Amino acid sequence: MSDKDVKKGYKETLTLPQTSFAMKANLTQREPQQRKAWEKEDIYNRIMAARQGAPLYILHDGPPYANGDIHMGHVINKVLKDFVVKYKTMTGFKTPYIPGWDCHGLPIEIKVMGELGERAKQMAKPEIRQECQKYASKYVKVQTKQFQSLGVFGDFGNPYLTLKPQYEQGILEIFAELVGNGLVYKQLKPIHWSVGCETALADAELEYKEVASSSSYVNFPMDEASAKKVQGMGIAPADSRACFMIWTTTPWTLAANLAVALHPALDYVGLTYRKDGGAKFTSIVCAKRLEAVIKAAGLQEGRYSISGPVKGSALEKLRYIHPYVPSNPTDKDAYFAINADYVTTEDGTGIVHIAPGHGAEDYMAGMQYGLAVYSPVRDDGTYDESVPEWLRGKSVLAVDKEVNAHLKKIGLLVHEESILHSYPHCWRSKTPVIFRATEQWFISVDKDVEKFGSKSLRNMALEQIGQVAWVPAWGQKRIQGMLESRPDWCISRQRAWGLPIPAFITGDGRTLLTRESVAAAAKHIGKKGSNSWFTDSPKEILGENFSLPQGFDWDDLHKEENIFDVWFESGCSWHSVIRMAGLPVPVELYLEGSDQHRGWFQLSLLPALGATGRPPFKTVLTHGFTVDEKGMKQSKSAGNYVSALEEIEKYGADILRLWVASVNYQEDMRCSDELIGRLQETYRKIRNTLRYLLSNISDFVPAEMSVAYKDMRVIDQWAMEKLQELIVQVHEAYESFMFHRVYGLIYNFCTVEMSSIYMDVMKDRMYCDAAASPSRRSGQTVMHNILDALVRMLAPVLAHTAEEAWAAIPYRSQPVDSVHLATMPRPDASIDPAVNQSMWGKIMALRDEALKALEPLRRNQVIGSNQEAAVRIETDDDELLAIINRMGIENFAALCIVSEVTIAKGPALKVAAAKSAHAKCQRCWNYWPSVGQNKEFPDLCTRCISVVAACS
RNA sequence: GGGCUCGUAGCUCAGCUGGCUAGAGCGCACGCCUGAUAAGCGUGAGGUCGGAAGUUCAAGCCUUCCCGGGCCCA
Repeated sequence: MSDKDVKKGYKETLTLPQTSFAMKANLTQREPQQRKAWEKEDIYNRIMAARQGAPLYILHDGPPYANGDIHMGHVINKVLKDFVVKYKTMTGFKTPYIPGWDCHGLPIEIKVMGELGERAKQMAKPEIRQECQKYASKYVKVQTKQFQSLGVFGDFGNPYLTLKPQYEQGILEIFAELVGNGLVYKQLKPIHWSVGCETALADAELEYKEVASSSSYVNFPMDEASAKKVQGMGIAPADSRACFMIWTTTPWTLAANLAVALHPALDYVGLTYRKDGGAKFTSIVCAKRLEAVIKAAGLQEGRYSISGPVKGSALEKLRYIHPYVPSNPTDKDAYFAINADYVTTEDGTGIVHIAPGHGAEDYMAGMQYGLAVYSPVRDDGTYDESVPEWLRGKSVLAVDKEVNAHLKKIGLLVHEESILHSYPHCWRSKTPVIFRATEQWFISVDKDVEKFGSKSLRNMALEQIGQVAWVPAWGQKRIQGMLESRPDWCISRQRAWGLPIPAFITGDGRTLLTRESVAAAAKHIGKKGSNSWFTDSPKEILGENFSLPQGFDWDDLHKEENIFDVWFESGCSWHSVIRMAGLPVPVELYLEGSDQHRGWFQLSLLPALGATGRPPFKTVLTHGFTVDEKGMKQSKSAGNYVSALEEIEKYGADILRLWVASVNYQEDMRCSDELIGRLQETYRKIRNTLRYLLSNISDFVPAEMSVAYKDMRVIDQWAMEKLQELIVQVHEAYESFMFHRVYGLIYNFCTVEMSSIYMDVMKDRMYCDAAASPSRRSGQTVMHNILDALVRMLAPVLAHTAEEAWAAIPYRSQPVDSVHLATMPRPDASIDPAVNQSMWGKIMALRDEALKALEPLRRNQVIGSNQEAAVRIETDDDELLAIINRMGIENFAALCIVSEVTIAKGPALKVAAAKSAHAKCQRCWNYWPSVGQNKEFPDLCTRCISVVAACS
């Protein structure tokens, strides 16, 4: 027998690892098969059935917009939700997850209109809506596939769609409550208007862009009587023309000017000068803006004089002549000075031009002084017939230059320049938005609701957000600020693709909108869908038996054309999806990106409070956004965009899931192909850990062969203790939604406790001890326990891999064939990791010292493997000495994987290593004194002799 | 410009209510093993805790200001 044959022969006597669990993951191949299997067995409904009667935990899905492929934001959101759902399922809850989509709205309508092109002009609303529905349905299908490709479990066969009649019915049911509680009103009011899309826009539909605007200083000459008065006050010389000087960045709104506003408590002065050497003017401006105005007007030192001051309150009601509108176009008083507290001295002249039809504050001030809400602008952004002829029909967005030129011509333009500032734009058409008064429907946030203790929605919201758990906690501050400052909610849109506001209008302009009428319409639309609003008669919609209120007549009812803001639709999902399914509201959890504090969270909160008096959620969890590897915002144009679909295809879902788990989602998440790619290495480490544990228990039958903790080898006890710690910590991390802790804990456990320590140390025992020996069974008990627990703790994150590993475990702790039906491991109460913690701390520190001492030997090629070394330790630490002796010096040697260790008392800690003086056992490769003592097996140690002898 | 928020080694994260020479894993460098092998093990080098000032016996942790991100708004 040659030496080689001998080696080979002994190898046959070892119990080497065995498993079918492949080292190579091949996720992109394997995962789709796994998902097919899940689909075939209908895993979602199996889980639901298995949890029948269990306590509910409802994570209510926020609907993504049914438009386009999914991106990394979707991935983060859906995967985080799936972590929660899978984890809660595994703690015994029944966790229905009904995915939803936001299907109505402008983005789809614009896209469809673009695709239809000219044809759209000949189409009726229901036909266009049909096309929109096709478009939305297509993307619901596309995104369903894409979400499922992430391994997300949910009722994807029955998602909620905001275009479904039943869902629409729910929206109207809530609307009926709000109407009944007196919160809904219609009013002529300035709102953000998209000229490009010809509709009102919500705040959430605006984008701010940097643009150049005209910055104009304009004199508004006073009428004769008022000029006399200011002369009398001593702020304007008698020989000058007295004016209010206003400043504006939107000269086009001057046509709708009805007043000028001054701050009542600020000082105003008269600035007297000759304009271009011509007529003498006195412009009234705020004293605090004087310097800036002089600079803007280009007045030389000594070429002007100043008189005054007087308080703004003294100038109230003084009248002026509009620069170019010859007579007041409204039926109310106009063209006089008013007082307003919101006038600031940050820019301008301290006198604000007021156009109640074109500004929110202007509107408020105008109401106070009885001004008309005058908005001479049509839907398409052109002036109507009421303005001077030279402006009629012109687009207000293109007219600023002309207005300035006209003002210059008539000598009232003091100065004009271009300034850069950010200005709201329509998110769809990208055109600048104008502020324009139109009739719109609103939900009042300040009106008291009798039914709920006479509190307004705003007050209820501010009060009740304190009862909600915000994760992270600052979410409460954030939404609070938004609630404090938000205006009434404009819920009407002038478009086709959405749910109609079910109001009826009579020929003489009266509105029929009551709790009962909306409820009746809700029933009809719930049956026939919102298209029926366009095709059916009022009688059909409200029903034969609907009794019209006094003064209304079936023949004189016309249907409202406006549709709902899509935010109102999605804001009712807690009712349309949860309550209508008979599930309890408030739900446990809403989980979305932090931008939804303004969006879905707030706009779900308000309808819920208005209808039920309670928030729709108990906990609100938010996540941040993905940024590039430098922390900058991602965009396709910047070239730092990461395609979610490409990443999934390239690495597989579990890598993406692991990436989501690895980052702290409460902050911005750096994301790039490289960063995601690195998770592959992490994944391999975890996978190989599972594989190694699996491979060592292939011959282990837990029920028959398990060793009790108290009878285990000390190192096995250490591993069991570490497992208990892990279980406790992972549990805490999951419970607080800290998935990156879960990741860190498990990964570190795999890397340090398992791979680098336990599994390495255990090779000798697992391979070389007799297969059925108590020592090997002790180790197998540990490995089985750890594997079984680890796989379950990993399942919410590595959904596919954990399932694969679960299937590979020969005897599982729980009789379920899917790990997602199992429950999370609980710590073993009979094992207290704290007892031995300090002991193990000392032992591991000493191990580090021993391993360090080996390095010089290795460097000098005295030894290769640890087993070739013998270590001598001296220590002055009696406790350490006692600990090592108690655990057994041979166990400590095994822990270091060296062949021999001696320890003795000395003056200080000293660790020395040398090549072992003994011969190498050809079977276990240890250098032990017993090698060579047996004549029959001169190349083996006694342990190996006994194993080999028993085998043959 | 305002509100909220973030900034600890190349990367991802720990650092509790302020208290020893700031930690871990990965990556990197240099070795080892070849009976987990497109695996495994060891050792080592990496941080003025975004910057500055302040409070304190003591600050990554508290205060102020500044710089740079992000979300939301104007």
